[in-house]
Amino acid sequence: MPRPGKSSYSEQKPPYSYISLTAMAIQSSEEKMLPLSDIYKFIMERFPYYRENTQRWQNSLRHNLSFNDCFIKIPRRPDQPGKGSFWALHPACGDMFENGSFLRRRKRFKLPRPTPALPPRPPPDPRHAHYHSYGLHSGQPTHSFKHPFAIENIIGRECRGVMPPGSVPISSVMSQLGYPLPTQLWPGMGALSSDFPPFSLPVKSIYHHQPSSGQGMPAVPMPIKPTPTLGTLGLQRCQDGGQGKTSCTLHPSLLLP
DNA sequence: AGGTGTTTATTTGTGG
DNA sequence: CCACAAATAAACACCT
Repeated sequence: MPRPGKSSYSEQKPPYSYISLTAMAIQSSEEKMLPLSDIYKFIMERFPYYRENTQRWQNSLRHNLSFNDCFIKIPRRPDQPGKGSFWALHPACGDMFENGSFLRRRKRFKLPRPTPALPPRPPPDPRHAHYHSYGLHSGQPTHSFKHPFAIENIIGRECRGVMPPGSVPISSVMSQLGYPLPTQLWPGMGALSSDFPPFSLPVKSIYHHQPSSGQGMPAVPMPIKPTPTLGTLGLQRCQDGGQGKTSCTLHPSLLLP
């Protein structure tokens, strides 16, 4: 029984910040990661104070998970069904509370700044005057050419093919890459209809172009690895019908509704 | 609708 | 007193 005028032990707020409570929960787990609901559970089991006003402190805790770089989200694998992601501690945050105070950290853990934005590049010229190929890492122009589709021998190599299910014509990829769709006949093609005939693009050509987000198109994530993969460009590999060439199509996840 | 996650804004607390 | 960390509130998006 709590004495009058004095709160009982269980009513007292534990001297731990939400960050330290969360870190304790995560570190107590076998896999060093927990879903949100288990973090709640850990705290409520151990600290009776947090069995009340759950709406309030759980909102604060979620704020902390998102706001603090020391917490990272780990997606569930298909064999780990359940709600939400797993939360873990960023490996680089070390012992956040080495000063012994779980109430206040010495310094906020901040992730290094993301790579600086690449220098702006000129928009593609709708009159097909000059087009540039941009280095993936330098962001600097590497080649220039006259025709918007005259990229690394694309013209003459493109082929008509049967589009695999869920894929889109390379014309979509081209607009994704920041190139305008042709408004006139171009070599090797027949008359253009409003329904642009599907064709494909050699993989190698895609690698040499910096993607951009066009009007109404989702931004293509910039590749961060030295060797970009199709996936990082939002592309997927496909075979051209009958041609046997390896080509790409825009990944279905990037399709507009 | 409810759980999860992100973000912004404001207030409160702590340490130097 | 000041800077900064933490707590709180709240709006909102997304997903199941």
